[in-house]
Amino acid sequence: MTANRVGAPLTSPRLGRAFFARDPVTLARDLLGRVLFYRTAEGLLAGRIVETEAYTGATDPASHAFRGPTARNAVMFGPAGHAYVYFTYGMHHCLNITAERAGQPGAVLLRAMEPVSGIALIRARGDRGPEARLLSGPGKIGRAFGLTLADNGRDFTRGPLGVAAGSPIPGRAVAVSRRIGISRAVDLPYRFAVIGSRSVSGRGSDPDPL
DNA sequence: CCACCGATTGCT
DNA sequence: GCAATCGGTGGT
Repeated sequence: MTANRVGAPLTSPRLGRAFFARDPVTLARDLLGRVLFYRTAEGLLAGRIVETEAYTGATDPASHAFRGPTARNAVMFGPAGHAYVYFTYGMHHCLNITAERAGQPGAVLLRAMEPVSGIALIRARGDRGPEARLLSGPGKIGRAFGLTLADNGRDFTRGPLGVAAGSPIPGRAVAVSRRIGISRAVDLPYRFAVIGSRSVSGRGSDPDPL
């Protein structure tokens, strides 16, 4: 059974600092079902989060923050609830939400969403395929939302980029699996996805269980 | 200064 | 199965 999009994306309250200031694994799971929104000059973009990955920072060899602070990962060492945007493979911008508190690195990679608002704009930007697949991967989210390194450091608790409460996903509807595309700490169960969603990354079916 | 490589995607 | 494409990072 496929989870349907929320009825009114931005009617639920915007999530504040306390929601984000937790450990990345807890945050990653709790972000499922929440609604990411971005008010741009070209229109409102919004998506229901259906797939996330936790990166626990200093204790996680796969985290960009593992080897200590650098110019690129500085945001991860700051307060929770900020955008950590990184550029990879020479062409993709990926979006994370920082976790923990200042001085303690940690973040959640937003891997996939079900489109809620701004579908025409997303298609105008060149995305093809069925609606459910428009945001089915971290690189697709970056392109569809028009994210660049200029968005790095944005505060999710105020301004055009934010997360609305939406509807949390019950534990029985969450699939836990290994993270995708990494070469270190490959066995950690830090990937979370909404079971049955056609918008998760990859071929669109449920992720392989551990 | 230079070489390597990646939290990906889409085409062959 | 693999090319595209480039900034960050770390070593020389």
